[in-house]
Amino acid sequence: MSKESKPRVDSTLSKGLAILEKLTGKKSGIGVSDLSRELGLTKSNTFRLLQTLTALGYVRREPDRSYAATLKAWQVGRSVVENLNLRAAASQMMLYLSRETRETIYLAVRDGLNIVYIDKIESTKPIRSWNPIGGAAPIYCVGTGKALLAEDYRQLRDQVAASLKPFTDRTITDAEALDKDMAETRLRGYAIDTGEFRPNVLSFGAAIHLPNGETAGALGVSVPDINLGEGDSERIGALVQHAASSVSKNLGRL
Amino acid sequence: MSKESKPRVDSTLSKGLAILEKLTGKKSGIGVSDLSRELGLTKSNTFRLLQTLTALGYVRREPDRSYAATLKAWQVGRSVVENLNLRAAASQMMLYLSRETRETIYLAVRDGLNIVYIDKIESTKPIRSWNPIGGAAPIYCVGTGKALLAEDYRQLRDQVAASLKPFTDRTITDAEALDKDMAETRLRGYAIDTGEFRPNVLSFGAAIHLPNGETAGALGVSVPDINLGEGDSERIGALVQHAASSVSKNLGRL
DNA sequence: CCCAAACGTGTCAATTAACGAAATATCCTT
DNA sequence: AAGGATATTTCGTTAATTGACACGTTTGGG
Repeated sequence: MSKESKPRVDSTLSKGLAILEKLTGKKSGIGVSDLSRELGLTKSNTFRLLQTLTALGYVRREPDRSYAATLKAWQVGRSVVENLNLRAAASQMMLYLSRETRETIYLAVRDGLNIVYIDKIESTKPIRSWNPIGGAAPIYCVGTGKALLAEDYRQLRDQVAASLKPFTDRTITDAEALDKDMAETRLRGYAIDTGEFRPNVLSFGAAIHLPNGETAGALGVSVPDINLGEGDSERIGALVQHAASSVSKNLGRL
Repeated sequence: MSKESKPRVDSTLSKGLAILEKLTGKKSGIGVSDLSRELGLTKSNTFRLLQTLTALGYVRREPDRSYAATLKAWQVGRSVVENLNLRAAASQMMLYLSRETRETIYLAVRDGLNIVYIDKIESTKPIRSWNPIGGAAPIYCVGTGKALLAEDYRQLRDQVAASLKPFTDRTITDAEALDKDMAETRLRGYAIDTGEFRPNVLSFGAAIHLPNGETAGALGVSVPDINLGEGDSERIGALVQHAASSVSKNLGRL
């Protein structure tokens, strides 16, 4: 491995964060000596850095005068995800999907038993599906929604099952049918909506994950059945699945 | 305010964390110049700290060559909550409750539709309630559980309503009755179990919150009805409520 | 009960590592 | 292509960080 112009690293900051990481990974407090040993630092140094971290609110002394991480790191970290611009992380793959399919691409997140579109790229084809950004759809009858639903099906099943209403003659209104569809979705890796929300508008969806497995949102492609040729369904499904997984990986590298 | 022997603060670490906080609070990336201006630091200084944070994985360059926080801060922060020793945070107040009531004190967290006891202090009275640490109970019929249920009732109602089974002749088995009880619990600030899980064993519970409002767990007091005198119910309820809120504040100061 | 070992905390001079100014390179706009 | 702004590098200076050591306190064993 060749180091390409070694990035200068401030040792103080580096050590301080190392301490913080060590502490956040501990279940209980730890003493200065142990900590310095674990990190290969001098006691003085460790002590000083702990003082700083304490003053900044990241660390506190336990009653037994050991040191432990506070919730501040958690609060700071939380805002990353809150501000996480899924749109930014997904935009590249949405463009890719758009170029590959020429159909309408959606980025959606879950909001209770609905999904909300937070971004989209219009189809370039004359006949196209349409839903506004900010618009909502029931989670159980569109591609993105079904992908998200499959992720938390245990949690959501009963609530959703109680809310099944028909939008088209293909809408799933039977809990058992939904169970089956969700099981299939899981196996398949992406969700299919066979015109269950808007007549003759099919859609495909796949979930995007945070590195810890939490579901962040879903990508979807909406396409009028008239645009669908032989084998297009599988092709688009695979594309969506790949795109979503790529965005997930992208989030992981963030 | 008199500074009592000012705690020495490593400026490098301090500045580095300040940058990280600024970055995590931003929705999109930011340039070196803007950042240095916002923090009142030199461009050089800001740049070098960003280099360090990047090398450590906390920051990355966006395609538009601005700097943005990665998910690492989030991951580090998450482990704080994961390792958060609720027991440690609550132990003081559990002792307090024990001294005040002389009954059995429980610390519980939610696990699906059950609660699990993660700590307890035995009653000192001859007649006492008993549940093992690690033991579980349905969320809808014990004090701690009902307190936790009331917190997320929107989310959980349907699932719980579908799972109502009687344990005693006082167990709530009717969804409407549960709705009413939850509404009352919310108003009251603490939950009451009138012997709904074990005959003649009453319990009281109140939820513990993280600073952002998330529910972390619940404190509870279990007491045989025979030990309960006039007005004891209200007294214990108020005690539990106060103790739980005190633990929450404690978590906030962590 | 006492002693010894281990720990947290303070001191301080040496020196390293961080610093700021200014120079340079790169990008973006028009 | 030029101008303005931004990112990055360089470098001598210096102040901030460092580690050895010392001090007081806690802890656990005999």
